[in-house]
This record gives sequence, C-alpha cells and structure tokens, in this order.
Amino acid sequence: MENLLTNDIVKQKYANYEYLKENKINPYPSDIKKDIMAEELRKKYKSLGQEEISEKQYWVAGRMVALRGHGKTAFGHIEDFSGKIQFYGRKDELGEEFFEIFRKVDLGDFIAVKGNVFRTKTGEITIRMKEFKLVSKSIQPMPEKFHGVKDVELRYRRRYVDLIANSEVKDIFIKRSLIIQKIREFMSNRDFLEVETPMMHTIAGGAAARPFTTHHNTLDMDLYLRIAPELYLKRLLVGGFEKVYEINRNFRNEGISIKHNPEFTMMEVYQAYADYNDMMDLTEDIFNHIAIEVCGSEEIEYQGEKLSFKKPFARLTMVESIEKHANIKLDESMEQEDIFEIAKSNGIGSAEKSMSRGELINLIFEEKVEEKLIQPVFIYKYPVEISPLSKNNEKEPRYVDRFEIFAYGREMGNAFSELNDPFEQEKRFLEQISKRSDGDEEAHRMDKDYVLALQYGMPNAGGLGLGIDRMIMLFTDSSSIRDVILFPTLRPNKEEENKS
RNA sequence: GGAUCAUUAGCUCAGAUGGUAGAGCAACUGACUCUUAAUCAGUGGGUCGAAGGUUCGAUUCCUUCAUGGUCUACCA
Repeated sequence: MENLLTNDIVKQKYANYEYLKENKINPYPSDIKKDIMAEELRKKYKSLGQEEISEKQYWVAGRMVALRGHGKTAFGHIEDFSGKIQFYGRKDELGEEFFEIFRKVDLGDFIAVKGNVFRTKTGEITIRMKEFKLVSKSIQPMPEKFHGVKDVELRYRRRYVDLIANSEVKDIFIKRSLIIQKIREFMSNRDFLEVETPMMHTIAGGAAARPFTTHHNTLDMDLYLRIAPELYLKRLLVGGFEKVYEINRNFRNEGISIKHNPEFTMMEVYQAYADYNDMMDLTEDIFNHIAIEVCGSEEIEYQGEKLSFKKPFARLTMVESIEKHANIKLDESMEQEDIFEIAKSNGIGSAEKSMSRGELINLIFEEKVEEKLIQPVFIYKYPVEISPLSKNNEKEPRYVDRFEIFAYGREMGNAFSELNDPFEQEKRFLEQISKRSDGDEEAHRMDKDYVLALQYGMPNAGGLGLGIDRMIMLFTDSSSIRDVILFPTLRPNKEEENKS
C-alpha cells in the first residue's frame, strides 16, 4: 500500500479515507441505491418555478466532479452516466458535524445525495442536500477539469481516466454501441440469423493475413486465433442455414496503424441463393440505414470531408476506376508483360516481373486509385489471382464476381459470390500453397475439411465482410481506430510495471 | 522495420545560445450563506522519460534506450 502513495495529493486523500473510517463512515459500502438519474431528474423538473421546491426527495448518486465552498454553504456537481446534477448544502440545515465529515470528501469521490429539488437564482435545477452517503472513496488525483486529459498515451492506457475527464469519449462509445445494435436490428429484420463460430482455429483461413498462435495444453496442440470466420460460416450454408451473420473479433498479427488494430471487429454475412450483386445492395442499405439512424442524415462529415451515403453509390470495375482516377487505360487484349510495363512506366517500383496479370492490375489500383476513392464507391470485377475464395465470372473467368466498398480512401468491406465448386476450390488452395512455399506468409492455407464440406454441396451464395471499427470511425468522425476501440493494443509500460 | 516529432508538478502547458525551473487548474491553510472554469489571501509540490558521454557545471548539447504520436513499409 505505502508504495502506492506516490504523491502529496494521494497521501492527502488517503488521510481523508483513514479519517472517515475512524469516524465509522464506511468508504466502500455495499448498500447504496439511487432513485433517479441526473438527466431524468432535470427533465422531470424542467418547468419548476424560481421559488418552488419539490415535495419529494430523491437520492442521486455519481462522481463528485466539482465543489464550490462558500463558508457556510456549498455547491457541487455530481456526474452520473446520464449527465451532471448540481447539489447545494447549507450548514444551518445540515449541522456542524455533517459539515466536518463532508470536508473529508474529495473531488472524484462517488457520493450519494438526498434532498428536495429546487431552482437556483441562476436557473439551474439543484438538489437541496438533506443527507449524503459516501459511495466510494477515490484517492487518485482527478485530471484537470477544464482541459481534460490530452496525453494520448494516458488516454489509451487508462481509458477510465479518459472517460472521467473527456465526456465526448463516452459519447463515441455510446454511439459505437448504438451502431452495432442498429446493424443487428437491421439484419434481424431481414431474417438473418446471428451465429457464433470458433475464434480458435486449427487452420487460420478465410483471409490473407498472419495469425496469432496459441497453445492448448490438454490437447497439446497449437491453435490460431482466427483471422476470419468465413470458412466456418460457409460450412453452415452446407449444413442448411441460408442467411447467417456474425459480428465478432478477428485477430491479425500485423502492423498497427491509424486504421489497424491487432484485434478488430468484423461482420460477415452469408446468404444462400444470392450473389455479389445482392451483397452490394445489402451493403448500400446498411450504410444508408446507419447514416440516417445514427447521424440523422444521408450526408455526414468525416475529417472535414462531406460524404454522401445516398443510394445508389457509384459502381466501377477495377479497370474502369484505374482509367478514371489514374488516367491509365487497360484493356482485355493486354497480357501480363504489357501491364507490367505500364506499371513500371507509371512509377510503381514495387511491380515485379514474377507477378501475375491480376496481381499487377490490383497493384496499380492500390497504388494509384484507392486513396482517391473519397465518396462511397463499389469497386468490382476483381482479378481471380487475388481472390481464392470467390467465384469466377461466367463470361470472363480471369475475373471473379467480387467487390470492395471504399470510402475516404479506405477499404470498408469486401464481398463476393462464394466459390462453391469443390474442385476449383481445391485448385485455388493449391495455388495459394505454392505461393506460401515461395515465401508469401500471408497466402491462404489449405483447408481440406472445407473442401470436403463443399463436396457435400453448398448452394450458390453471396458473402460480405464489413470492418465494423472503420465504419464506426466514419460515423463518429474519428481519425484513428484507437479512438473507437476502448482498450487498443499498446505495449506495456515497463516503468509502471516495475512500480507495482 | 525505416523516418520524424514528443516526453518538464496529479492534469493542461510555458521556459533557458549550458549556471539544477514557472503559470493555470487540482491539493493544503484561512475568509466568504445562490455558486457554476466561483472569488480573495497565503502554503506546499519536480531525479525536467531512463542510462551513459562532453563540460567546472547538463533538464538544455551528443549517443543509446523506453514509451507514445504522425508518416512510411507490412497489412488483398
């Protein structure tokens, strides 16, 4: 305990804690109840007149965030989850002894206050304190009340302090919850069933990414944290489910950035007897619906840029988007060598001779186009080489029936007509495996059981994956994914660890 | 992984071409019976991120390290 008393403020508050205990005030009681939330109370008495006082008394409770003493009276504010409420206490009503005890209550303590409701001269609805109880003693210093906490490291590491000090942070996470709730409601209304599939996989499949590894002791085997639920969800289509979705965490052992966190939330949707066009409509509907429901408008502002989620969103093939945004014309007569030369002559240094035609087209797209896709847009007709789980286009088998949706230059989602031909699927896996043996750590792994599942038959289906965190960034105007994840991944602070 | 910037009191921030540091809020003492970033008077609080080096002297200059931000790479 002693080593936690690191500074004078903590020592001082700890002394108050001891004083209260000695005076038979339990600093951490179990029996505190409250009658009403601050916001609700203010709403209820919003028409209360200047000299009026309520007959009824209420217990309100929350963190004491302000205290203004005036000799024989005091004003303060209690903050609960709904907002703040002012309280007012007078020595002539409460007595000497009460005031003596109340002096040992510190800013930051959770308290409960009981009293009638009245309106002050300045018009604020206020509780006139008749009784108070200590709810929970706080011995850590509170952050600065006016500027809040700005140190981002402190904000992410001790999110609770961030939440205490910066009310807009709380609002973002309330909005996050609302967005996810609205998505579930939307899916449910369309008869999609929410399911849960394993987070621990023996084969990390369904995406191109490096996985995290863990180990099961009793079975003595390595497991991977999933990089995508895709292959399990499609097994459900084999089993007879027709409309399923899952909203849950994926884990990818890769770089951290403003738009990447090692664990992130993804929604995947699968619908039998549908294709990628149906997924496009669904995606459009979801974004449009969330914009209206959560932001109250089809037009939102993100990082100073106006984004319109009015239907329909623009739709461009990958090749068209390259012509439109990079002014590079590709046509079907061009083969791998031609496209390689075009990439090189357009300054794409990472283009390599060993890349396939489709990989080169995709590279040009990523280098020259992606960042320019500010307004929501569907890019479709993806090269088959980079899409091992998608179905070939029937007319042009070099491409697959796949799209990605972009907004603000970022990939927000990915969807395709699901490849359900077990022979073609096995061939695609084998191609991926040869890429792995050539050193591509992100290439897909062979999943024999998945091929076996397809041999039982899977109806034609459309599948969609949406990056929920990135979507929430858009609708909360957050510049970093860390601002929409309560506890983003950080390195442990060694000094802090040594102290404890 | 690379580049770059940052790290000063509990919090938000100043500061010195190198002579061991200030403000506001918070804390403490006192005054004050309608305040709300309350006010007024006073007090305490710092290994200037860590370790080395240069120097008579380093928080300041140099090197390394730690943590974080941004960009970049990786990330379909």
